[in-house]
Amino acid sequence: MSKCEHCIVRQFSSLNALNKSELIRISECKESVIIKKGEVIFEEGQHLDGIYCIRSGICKLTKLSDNGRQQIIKFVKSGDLLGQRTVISNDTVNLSAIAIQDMEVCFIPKNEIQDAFQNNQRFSGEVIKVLCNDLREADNTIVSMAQKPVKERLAYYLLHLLEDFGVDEEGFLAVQLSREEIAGMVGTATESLIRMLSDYSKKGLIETKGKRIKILDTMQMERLSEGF
Amino acid sequence: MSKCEHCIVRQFSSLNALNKSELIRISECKESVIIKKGEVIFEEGQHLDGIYCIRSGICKLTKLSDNGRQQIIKFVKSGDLLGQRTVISNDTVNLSAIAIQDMEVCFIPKNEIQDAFQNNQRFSGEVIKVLCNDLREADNTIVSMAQKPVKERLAYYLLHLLEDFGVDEEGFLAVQLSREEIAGMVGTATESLIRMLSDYSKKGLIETKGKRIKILDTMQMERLSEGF
DNA sequence: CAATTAATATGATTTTTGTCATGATATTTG
DNA sequence: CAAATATCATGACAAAAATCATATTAATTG
Repeated sequence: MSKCEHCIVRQFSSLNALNKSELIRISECKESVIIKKGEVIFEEGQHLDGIYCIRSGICKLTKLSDNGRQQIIKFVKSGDLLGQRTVISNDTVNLSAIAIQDMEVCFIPKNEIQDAFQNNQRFSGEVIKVLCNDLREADNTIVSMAQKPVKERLAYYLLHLLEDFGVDEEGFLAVQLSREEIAGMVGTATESLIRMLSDYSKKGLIETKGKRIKILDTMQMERLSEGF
Repeated sequence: MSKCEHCIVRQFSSLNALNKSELIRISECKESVIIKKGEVIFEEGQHLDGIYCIRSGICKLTKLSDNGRQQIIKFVKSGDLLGQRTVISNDTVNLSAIAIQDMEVCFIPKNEIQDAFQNNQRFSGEVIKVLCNDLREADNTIVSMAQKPVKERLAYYLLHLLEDFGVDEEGFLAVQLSREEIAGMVGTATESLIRMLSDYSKKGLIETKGKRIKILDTMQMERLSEGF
């Protein structure tokens, strides 16, 4: 089993703030897990007895709304920790985590994380920074959802995907989502979403190839996302 | 000047986790301020060199959207701290804070809070708990905004006001907002909001008297807020 | 207290978005 | 590989919500 001390991914997460002995401890009790695309890591309402450190792959954090649609709140990718809020506030999980690509994750037991959080100021500081960031982002998302029309939100979130995940060799977004998932991210009906993608295509703003999407005119998309 | 050690409001905030000597320190450098209804405490983008402890009154946390409307993200009331995220993550302010009632607040300089946050685990724990709570709430709000129709959101947020602020002697919500503010909370146009309030009135769910709103049928409102 | 301004209310209309129906492509699976 | 299933796409329509216009009422101020 690979060791946390030598894990490259660790460098990008809050775990980088841990010292050698803490890392070794965690390394010894952590559990590497492979998660296939589409598999559920945890579900809202559940108890969590640890957090996940993402080595590779991407998952979506979703929440089911009353109308039965799955809203995507956030994506979590390699270098991120998953389940921090739940473990720190000793609460049940508020969001479901579902892999949208095959993933390699390490499960770290709750008490290890809580110990480190209590005893290592640098670590807790890093975790708090991430939480604060999430909170700021969430507040911004609320405004988008409440005030922007769907068309603007679509542009906004496509640009976000571009920024977060980049593009592949051919220039398509490096993350592939179904139309339904994009709709769940933007907060609209799947049919409406499809129509808008077609519309963007016709206007030459994007190009689609199956599930893959290429943003052709970033400038114009930015203007669109701000309501012009 | 009143002392933090004897402040009743403190008991309800994270500051309760401070020990006597810390409280005395803060008491000596804090600054009591009176803020009139409508006055701005701080604005998005600004730097904050401290946090506010709310002794009395209520303020709204808002963010301006591209279309020029003010979205209300959250209310802050007596016993709450204001500006925690900003000071802890050493960031600029993301939301504006505007009094919706006359307020008494105490300003506590940044370095005092940061010191306490560094040195007192109980205090930092409390603050983190609040942040985690805010984050969970924000995620729930995102789903509401993205997925619920305006009518449901209105019911949902009226019930929230009821829960957070209670009612006056006559049974009206103890917090008075303009129609425009309610619209900004629900995330809709003022005219639409007014129409829906009229509609609820006609159906006997609420009663309005100027700005004051009384919820007559809580059960029905709850059902409404869940889409029935 | 009258005059001005701001807030509330309602109607008419347009735009946006959702829903239902149906067909075309993909993808999966026996 | 063919049948079954899921996903994507588009049209037609309905519902929701925004916008514009215009009263009406309430609040502010000279």
